[in-house]
Amino acid sequence: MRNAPTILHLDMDAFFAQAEQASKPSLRGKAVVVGGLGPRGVVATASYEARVFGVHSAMPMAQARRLAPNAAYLSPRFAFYRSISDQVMGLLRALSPLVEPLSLDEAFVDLEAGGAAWDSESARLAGVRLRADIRAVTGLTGSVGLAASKMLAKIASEQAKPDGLVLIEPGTERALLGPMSVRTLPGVGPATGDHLRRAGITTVDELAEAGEDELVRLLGKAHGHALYAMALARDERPVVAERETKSVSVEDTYDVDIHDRLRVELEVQRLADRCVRRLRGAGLSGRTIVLKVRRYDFSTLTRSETLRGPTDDPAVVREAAARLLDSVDTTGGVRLLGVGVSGLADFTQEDLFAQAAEERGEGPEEEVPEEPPREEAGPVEHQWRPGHDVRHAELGHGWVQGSGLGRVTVRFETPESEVGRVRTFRIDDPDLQPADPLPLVRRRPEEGAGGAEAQAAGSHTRLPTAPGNTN
DNA sequence: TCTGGGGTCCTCAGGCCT
DNA sequence: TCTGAGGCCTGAGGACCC
Repeated sequence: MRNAPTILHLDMDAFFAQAEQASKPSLRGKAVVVGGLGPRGVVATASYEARVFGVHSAMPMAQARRLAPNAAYLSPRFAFYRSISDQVMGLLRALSPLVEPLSLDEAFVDLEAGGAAWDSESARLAGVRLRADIRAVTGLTGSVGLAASKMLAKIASEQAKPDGLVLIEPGTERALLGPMSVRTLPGVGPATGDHLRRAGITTVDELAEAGEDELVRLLGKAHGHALYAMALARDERPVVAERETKSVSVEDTYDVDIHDRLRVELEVQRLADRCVRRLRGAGLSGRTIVLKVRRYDFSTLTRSETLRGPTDDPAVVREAAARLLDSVDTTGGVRLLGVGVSGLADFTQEDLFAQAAEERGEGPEEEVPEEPPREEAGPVEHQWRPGHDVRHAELGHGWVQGSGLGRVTVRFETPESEVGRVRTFRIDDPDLQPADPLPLVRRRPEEGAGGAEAQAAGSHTRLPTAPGNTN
């Protein structure tokens, strides 16, 4: 482990909820819950105001509604969050070429590799500046952890939340970690935590005292060795900028269990097509096709089949998925179906066949069908998802507060306006149209014209933008 | 109360090959 | 020809993370 706290972990505070509050003045200081709004949705992010009621991420939405009935419930706007994330990642990449994004709202940065810091003082300064830059560019707050390893930097940012900075001085790690719960360590979830508790181990100190052999006996080789090292605050994992994708998958949970076998088969075909679209979008192909089925009782099973070569042909993936489905009993009903592809390559067996076929004058391989609308000529309400932006011909920019019974309720406000007024319209009102999100921070005059779209698209950073974040 | 979606990594068992 | 060990691959399931 290095001996200066030059690994930085950034974690945006309650990211989705904070982004919604920044874009909707009427929600600032209020309980906001972002997640799936269907009968089987779960919470993606709860604002700190909502957490006071006991709402937290991964909680079933129905339970959240009981705990915080007056909170605002919004469906996520991933494109909007991604545009903000691109701006933040751009700021990180200006500090160092070694940036490892973990998700839209989290990343590690190796400050030493970028020459941005070499000791505690310079690291702290870099962290303070970064937080200020994030606020200036996005209007949002993030918490920063600084330490000599990834594990400790992440623990530090957790302690810094919300809107803070914590630096762990080298030499103080073991004393800090010792009394903490084993659940603090990465890789210790509910199951491992329980397992350890039954063995009388609840703190990091007890983990270290148990010894490596005992941990390997309890948890297996890989996990045992890794956990023992972490208990001693040893973590040599480097910050890795480029990660290869190992698998691509899509899955759907249905509002109501599907019992009809024919419908199950159709859904699997649809998912196979969607999966192939994603696969092709990433320029990949794969050898192993995986079918996932979650049954009415939440039991989950997977079936997989490895082909002789990698494919991105929708017909091949559909057929393999259909074969796998043949071996699964779905009579009790299924709540979730998924199709995935692993064993990835950046070329396909069919490439070679297609090349040969082309030389023989045969046709190209099958195109992936476009995704058909989920509901045939679905009701117009589906356009008006809570939280999403709209524009009214006369009243301007607003967002959907709710819809139903042929009506949609809109609050007219923008990130920089006062709290706006609420109006209700018929769902088919021609003056009302879906709109793109507005930027959270207005461009400064010296940056020229462009404004909203440019910033929403992620180009509004004072520092060089990362490649590929301009749309 | 009733549990999303997209991933990664690990373990274990069985088959095949040397 | 039989047997055992070890390596590798495949398939299934589980834990974990955000």
